[in-house]
Amino acid sequence: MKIIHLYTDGGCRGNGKEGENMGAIGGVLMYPDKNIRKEYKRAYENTTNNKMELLAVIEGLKMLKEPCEVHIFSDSAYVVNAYLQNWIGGWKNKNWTRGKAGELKNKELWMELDELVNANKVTFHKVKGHATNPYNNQADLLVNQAMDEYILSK
Amino acid sequence: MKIIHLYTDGGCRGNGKEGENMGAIGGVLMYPDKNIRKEYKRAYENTTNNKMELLAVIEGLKMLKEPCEVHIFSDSAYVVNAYLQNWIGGWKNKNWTRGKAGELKNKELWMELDELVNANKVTFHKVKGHATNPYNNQADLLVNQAMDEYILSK
RNA sequence: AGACACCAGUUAGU
DNA sequence: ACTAACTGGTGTCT
Repeated sequence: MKIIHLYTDGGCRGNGKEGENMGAIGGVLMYPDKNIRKEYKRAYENTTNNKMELLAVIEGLKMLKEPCEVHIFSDSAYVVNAYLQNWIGGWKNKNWTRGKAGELKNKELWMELDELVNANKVTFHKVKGHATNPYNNQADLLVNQAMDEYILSK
Repeated sequence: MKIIHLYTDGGCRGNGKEGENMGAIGGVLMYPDKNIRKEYKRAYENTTNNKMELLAVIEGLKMLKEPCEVHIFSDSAYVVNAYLQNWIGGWKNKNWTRGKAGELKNKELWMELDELVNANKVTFHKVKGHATNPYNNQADLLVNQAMDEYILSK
């Protein structure tokens, strides 16, 4: 099983401003054994910070062509704690709901992520926001590049 | 009979934390016919959220100098349903008790409120928690002001 | 079991 | 200062 390191980030300018915002995802895929490194980025309209953090992981995992052992590095507690604190298990037990607490936001994205996680051997790692880690830093750069390019293309 | 609109709110930081909490009430009294508006706020120690919601109404009604037709707007089901669903009638029939269900909490406050309600012509209105209504919003602000000021005065 | 509040905390995004 | 999202709890009633 190939070992993969995946560094992701998401951002959203104007988060919470309905209809007047834009976001982007960025990621760095590393094959630490070999000397290969792939990057990706994409911009979105009418989104949120958390959607972007989620999608950044989803799109990274979708790039894999076979089941891998993946180590994911994200600064989003929203994404990471879903697995480290097993929020996802609770939601599944309640049929993708938060039960009494109400609906689960971004349900479709969570379901898509969970399929990808189950198709691989995934370990999540929480990193600090403006990390010292150069790859998370690179993911952050990709996010801002994508947003800047998106603005220019309009 | 004068017509009054009364918007109330109550809050309690650390609700449920015995001995380590503080609360406050806030209210806006409107005389919709004239152009008069009175506000009040007060902080308390060692209280609960529901005591504050109750006291907010009590203190508002106590400001009236003559019997009035009062419309009360509160987000507290605890307070509003006591009248809209006539819980209060049941408690009075059981001598200010919940009968088999046990004691009635905040009994003294309920008795005080009921006297004030009977001394006026009161209609209760339930509003949503983080309402769009500017007067309920103002009541909420007064609550937080009172708590902030109380902290500073210590 | 339901309802409405009141909080406490965490991490991001602006 | 705001919003996005999640976890945990008490205060009270029916």
